[in-house]
Amino acid sequence: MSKPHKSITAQDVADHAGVSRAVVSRALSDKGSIAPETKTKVIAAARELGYQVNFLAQGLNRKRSQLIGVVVARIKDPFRSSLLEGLIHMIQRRGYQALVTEVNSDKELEATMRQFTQFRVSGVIVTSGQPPATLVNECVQFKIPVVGINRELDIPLVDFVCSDNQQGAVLATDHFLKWGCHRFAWLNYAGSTWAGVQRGLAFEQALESAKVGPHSVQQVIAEQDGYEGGEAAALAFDLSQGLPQGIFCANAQLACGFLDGMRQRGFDAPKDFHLIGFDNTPQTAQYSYRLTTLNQDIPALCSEALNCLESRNKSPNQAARLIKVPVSLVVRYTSPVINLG
Amino acid sequence: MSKPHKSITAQDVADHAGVSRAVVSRALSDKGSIAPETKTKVIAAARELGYQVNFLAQGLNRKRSQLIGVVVARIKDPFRSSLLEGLIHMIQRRGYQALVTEVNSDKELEATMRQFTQFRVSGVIVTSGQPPATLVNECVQFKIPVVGINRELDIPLVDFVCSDNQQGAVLATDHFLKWGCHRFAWLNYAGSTWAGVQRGLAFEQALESAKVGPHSVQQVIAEQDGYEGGEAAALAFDLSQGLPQGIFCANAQLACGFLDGMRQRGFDAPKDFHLIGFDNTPQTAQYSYRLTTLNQDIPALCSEALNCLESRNKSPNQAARLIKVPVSLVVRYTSPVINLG
DNA sequence: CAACTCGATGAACACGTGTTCATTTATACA
DNA sequence: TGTATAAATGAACACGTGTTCATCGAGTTG
Repeated sequence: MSKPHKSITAQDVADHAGVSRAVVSRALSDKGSIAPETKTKVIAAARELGYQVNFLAQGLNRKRSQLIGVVVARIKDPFRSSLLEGLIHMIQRRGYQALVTEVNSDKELEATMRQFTQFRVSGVIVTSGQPPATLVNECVQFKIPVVGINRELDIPLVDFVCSDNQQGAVLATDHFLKWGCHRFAWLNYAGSTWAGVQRGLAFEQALESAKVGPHSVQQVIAEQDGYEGGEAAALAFDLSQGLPQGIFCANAQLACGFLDGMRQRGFDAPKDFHLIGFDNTPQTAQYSYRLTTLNQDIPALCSEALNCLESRNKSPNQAARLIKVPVSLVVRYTSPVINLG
Repeated sequence: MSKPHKSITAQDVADHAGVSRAVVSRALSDKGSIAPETKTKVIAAARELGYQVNFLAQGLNRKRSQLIGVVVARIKDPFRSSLLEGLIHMIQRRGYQALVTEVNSDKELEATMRQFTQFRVSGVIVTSGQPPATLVNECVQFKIPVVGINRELDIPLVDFVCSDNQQGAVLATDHFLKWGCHRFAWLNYAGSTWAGVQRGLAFEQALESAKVGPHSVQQVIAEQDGYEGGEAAALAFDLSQGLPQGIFCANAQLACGFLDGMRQRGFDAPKDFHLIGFDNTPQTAQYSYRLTTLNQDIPALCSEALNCLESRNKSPNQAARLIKVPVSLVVRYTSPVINLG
């Protein structure tokens, strides 16, 4: 029991079934020709001995492991954890395993992606940071597909899957206008993600298309991301011009924080302003917020990302794809009803 | 450029440095004896060629990869995502890589742990579900250390790291009594985690030690976990006896939901009752909740878990350890101040 | 100067699998 | 019956690394 437990190999199965090791490999992989009865015999032997293939040896031989590298940052952020959950779920569902690394700087990202190549991963999914060109080239040379989520960059042979920020901005703008808003604000944080910046530009553009002049749009840049950033932005908000009626937030955390910050100053939505945030996180649905949000279709994002990886695995040199996933407006109260009693 | 890119091996470095491949291995691994000047020469050659070791081959040879398997469930839950973030951070910090799998049933857990052994992981961290005995034995035979977080079971050779639920219950009870509470409620959900059940028992015991009779404690079991479960429990709460003054929740999500549910019925904390929940998630700190919570020391939990793995790697047959990590009471308003203006 | 010790080095093996290639066996057809 | 064809099988190689063992040379001691 305390002996090193010689692990059983394909050779053991071969001996037990009275065939050669090559036959075992064929019986279990459905590759090559094999007699049906020997196949069942080998499978029975494998099951009896509890044989399981050594993934390291398999990967070494195939020059490819069944791992998929996932790059994330700030996992505890609600949207990112939902996305990560969806990715891991989809990765397992398709027969891979998720090698997850958290990075907080581009330097870490570089070291991380190097380790991915050392594990001969079948693909890399980047949800945070900008993949450095040198490492991407390394992956490309190893024929390792790379896909980015919620960002679009012009990198040869790298695909991107992205929620449709333009569509989201139009949906939000139309909703604001339906409510009769004519003054607006855009809330983001300094050093925002690529997606955040894009949403801001799309919002400007959507307002412009609706003949709303740029002087009617107030830009608010919080000092930091997340709930705390939004709250601080609300507390520091310049009210000398009054409150804009339509406020659009780059993400849900900022929106929740902004709302709570405004409540501390005696304002609330929708009584005093209207609020729409990106990312339909669970918290936005809760009674204390009931925020109108733009829902990102996480299952679709994950599914498309893996489609890209598998597609590029088959034909590595196809042109880079950019897949936009539609978003949908989830209309809620955009404000809680508090202290009913 | 589109050619398969022959990856560079230790043999290439050896040729380039004019030595044998064995010397390369010694130069890079600091194992065995080697002349200092040849070592620097080899390292220079390796750097020049951009050599990086193939982890699959290395793992195959060593019978051990530098992967650590992590079993989680429902990642998007705030506390679990925080824990996962801490684990991944610590795993990377100690030179390993995180192989993350999500499981929702014990059957999935079994398949998952089997895959871990196939990858020859250096350790397994289980944060969800009960490790099945057969698989644990398999890991033990492969000399793969297994550690569980936030559960304690009597499994030979398996270590556990757990927040001190007893201490937490005592802290909460003392706080309740200081406020003058004399009727209490315990909120959990049906099919709770091991930790949740344990917290309930500890709460009972702490009240008993404080001479509070069991008839003064109301057991509330929500039909499901999370915010929705807590909210539904509050909406269905039997008020014929009035509200208990001290309500203790198995986790933060339940507590937030319960609070919002009570608000919908016109009650609020701390005006009408006092509320303490386990898990100091970010949301509990927000203005709309400001919940008094028991903080789990996530960095300590993660650090201790990896200590267990490394320790058992050195001496695999040492007695199973049970490490309790202290919790701390974070006193907040246990109720928001709303609509100040 | 001879014998001995010790540090450095390279050849060879082991890890466990997938796949190619040659060989053997069974089948079909003239 | 003899031959051509196809299917089934096993031997051998490749994947890239760590480690053991024998060898070799230099330095030390008597």
